[in-house]
Amino acid sequence: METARSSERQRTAAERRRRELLEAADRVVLRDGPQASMNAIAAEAGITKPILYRHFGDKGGLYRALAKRHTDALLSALRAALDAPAERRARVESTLDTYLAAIEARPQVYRFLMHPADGAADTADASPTAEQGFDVGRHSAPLLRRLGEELGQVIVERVDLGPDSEQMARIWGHGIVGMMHAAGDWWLADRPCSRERLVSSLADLLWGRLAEAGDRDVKGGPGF
Amino acid sequence: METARSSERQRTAAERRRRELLEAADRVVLRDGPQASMNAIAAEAGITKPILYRHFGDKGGLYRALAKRHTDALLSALRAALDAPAERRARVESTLDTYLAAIEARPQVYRFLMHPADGAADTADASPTAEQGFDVGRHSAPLLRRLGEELGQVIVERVDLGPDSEQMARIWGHGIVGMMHAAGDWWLADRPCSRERLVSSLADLLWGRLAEAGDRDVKGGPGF
DNA sequence: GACTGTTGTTACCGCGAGTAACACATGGTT
DNA sequence: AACCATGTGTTACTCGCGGTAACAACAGTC
Repeated sequence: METARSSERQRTAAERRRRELLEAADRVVLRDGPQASMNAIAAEAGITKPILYRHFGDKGGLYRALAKRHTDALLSALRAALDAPAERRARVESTLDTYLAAIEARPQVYRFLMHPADGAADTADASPTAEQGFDVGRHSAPLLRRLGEELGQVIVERVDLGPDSEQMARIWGHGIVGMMHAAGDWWLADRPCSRERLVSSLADLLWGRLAEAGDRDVKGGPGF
Repeated sequence: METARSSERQRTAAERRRRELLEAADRVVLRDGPQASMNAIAAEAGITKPILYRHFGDKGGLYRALAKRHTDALLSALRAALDAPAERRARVESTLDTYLAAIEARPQVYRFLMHPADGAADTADASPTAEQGFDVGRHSAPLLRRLGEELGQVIVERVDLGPDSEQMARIWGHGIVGMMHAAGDWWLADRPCSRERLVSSLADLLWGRLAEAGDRDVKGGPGF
């Protein structure tokens, strides 16, 4: 074998192929939602199933690869907003807005990333005769986790919490990401308000307005 | 038909049957995770598939019924903590703790409720020839949504926000629930800290400590 | 005893994930 | 030239699962 040249050519060719396949898969997922079948994806790419499986192993592999692309893109956009040289509140609002704008612009992609099929099987994996029947592989967790860890990092780097700040920053990172995600998910379903309003309300929440607000008169009077 | 007596007897019998089936399904889901098959559930209940389908229509129906039971139980526990006659911070902490204790105590149930298979297909439903191939039906969304709405209600009832408080309360409800959920999910994976610490950190976050904390010295000096 | 409805069964369909086995090209080795 | 190694592509299958049709058995009613 002549090794170098040709094998390299082939490798890059394979990578290009892989990208093409991913783009085809992207189109199908965008059209059919997360339950897009391997047959459909293969058809869209103009080839047949086994090729997909040679490239990605199984459906989970394809979906992971697909998710990684979008996740990376989203993450870099968020990082930019988060690392901007501005007041903290402005940074927070701009990050929230970036996220919401992203999911608003491409809800199909969002749904694919966040609400895919699951197939967890934590400890149940160890069951006999059950090593091959399972498929997809979590994506929603990875994305949310990555976001949470990332945000935790930023917090621990830029915000001065007391002792044990590392741990608290991670907690907050995941908590804030979850807040953003859940509120975004709810908001996306039937936009009950403008994006600006949602952003500023969430920022208000993070800014402690829940603690500051007074009690409302409850029927039963002040004795309650 | 003799109507009254016997039909009523049959209805209650059917209901008892239904409960038995749900309990069997519960056991299987607890053992096999969310991807438990209808065959397995039927076997566990000591009967065969068609009976399951007669009772629940399809897999989504069964899972919905199953989810409803757990959801209702969790919700009532949370409501109790949330409606207790205590300071707001204490109520918030106790609610968070209730939730976390619940998911800690029965992680399998939690995983079933929160990370089930999905099969969304929003607008794609309208595709031809695709009215029968789809199955499960979202659960995670319903639970989170219910929690969020519920919390929003409580906030609007008990906290005095400014004008337009209704909308902000709903936003906050969903946001806080999402925070709790994401932090809990992350925490559950590999308990990085005690439950108390998690609870108090999240409460701190809601109490505006993020806004109060000072900037940390960033390399590049104060000019940044 | 014939009629009706419920409870249960077996045996099947359709579909999607994943695989085995075979066919064709290409380019280096002898 | 013939040879074979490797990557690309196909067809045609297995297997498991959701879901259903068709039939069997057994109440209680008229």
